Amino acid sequence: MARPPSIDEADLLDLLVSVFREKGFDGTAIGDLSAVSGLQRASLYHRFPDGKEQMADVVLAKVGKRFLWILEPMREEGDVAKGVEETARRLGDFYGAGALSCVLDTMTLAGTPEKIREHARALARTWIDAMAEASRRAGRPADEATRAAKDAFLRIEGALVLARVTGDTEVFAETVALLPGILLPGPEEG
Amino acid sequence: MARPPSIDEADLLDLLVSVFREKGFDGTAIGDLSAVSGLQRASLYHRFPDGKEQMADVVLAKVGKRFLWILEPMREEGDVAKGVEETARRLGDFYGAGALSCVLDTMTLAGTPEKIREHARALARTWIDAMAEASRRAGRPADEATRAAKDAFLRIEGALVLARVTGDTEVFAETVALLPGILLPGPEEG
DNA sequence: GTCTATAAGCAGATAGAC
DNA sequence: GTCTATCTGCTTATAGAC
Repeated sequence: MARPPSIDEADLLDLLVSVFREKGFDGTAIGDLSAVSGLQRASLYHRFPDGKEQMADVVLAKVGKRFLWILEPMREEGDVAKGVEETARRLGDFYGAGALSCVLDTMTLAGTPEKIREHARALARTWIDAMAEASRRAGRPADEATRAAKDAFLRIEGALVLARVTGDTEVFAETVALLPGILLPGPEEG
Repeated sequence: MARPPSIDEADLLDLLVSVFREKGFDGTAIGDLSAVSGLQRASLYHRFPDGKEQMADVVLAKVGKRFLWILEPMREEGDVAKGVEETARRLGDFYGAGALSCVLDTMTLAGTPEKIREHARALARTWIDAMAEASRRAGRPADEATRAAKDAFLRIEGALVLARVTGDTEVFAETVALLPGILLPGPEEG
């Protein structure tokens, strides 16, 4: 008498992401995930037998896939500048124009299981590496490109903290718009 | 038969700060505070009858006092540039050269009581306002000064996230060293 | 002011019916 | 695959001895 799934796997993951990203690993209770998804706690354990840690892990995997799509223009577009612009647009959207938090911030607090923190770390490296690679493709020397990529990451994360703390999301919008300026070489260097 | 306090109030607060800043409100258990301080949980409740929320509140108050001292050179020093440099040094120290987290980040996650979040918000405003005021004193137009102050805040918070996620604390050191460059006008504008 | 002991509730996780 | 019911341990918080 197996019932049909009451919610699609992909939709469920989006909902789990929305909780974990705002509350972090420790702050997220299975009851929160139950409430947001409409599934009873036991149903969540049926889908994720290894419990909360697995739920957090699949959430990070889902975020990783989303990032693959976000970074794709910056990586594949023949015109690097255009690719960076499109990636910046997708980033702004992913972070709800500054209203949402970043799992890389909230899921790396002390108390989070090491496996989850390591997963988050890997995502951050992928993101930063992609930005550095785009910067090099655009003509920046390797060391400058690496610096620029870390600077871009730092500014986006910082703008999200500023938005969460003060409510000011404008700076985030400006920061995302500034991404090409951070990663690409100036007119005289290109 | 009142025993003498087994730990000084100020020392105790420093220890409570060290836990809350890394684990956030939700992630911090009274047991963690008990372990770090050597006091039993009941003893903590004796000192803070209103419980965990009061503990978090006095922690933020303590951080606020520390910030008053950190910001003092930037506010009082006749030579603004020298003042900003000294404040930057103190900031670097407060954040353990990038190894420590910021309560303004970790204590504003969803799930934190609104009163605590509001307290954190007030601290952030004080800090940003002080930087904007120093920037104006140094000769920047008001709107530029405000922008620069938000930019400085954003970069420091972002550098701390970068350090926590990737383990790279170098960028934080560079960011703090860059503070005068962010807040003060260039040589040609001064 | 500190402690031991304990209450009351919530968390993560499991068993088994349908 | 979902549900109700339950177990176990941890969390916040309190009572009362010293």
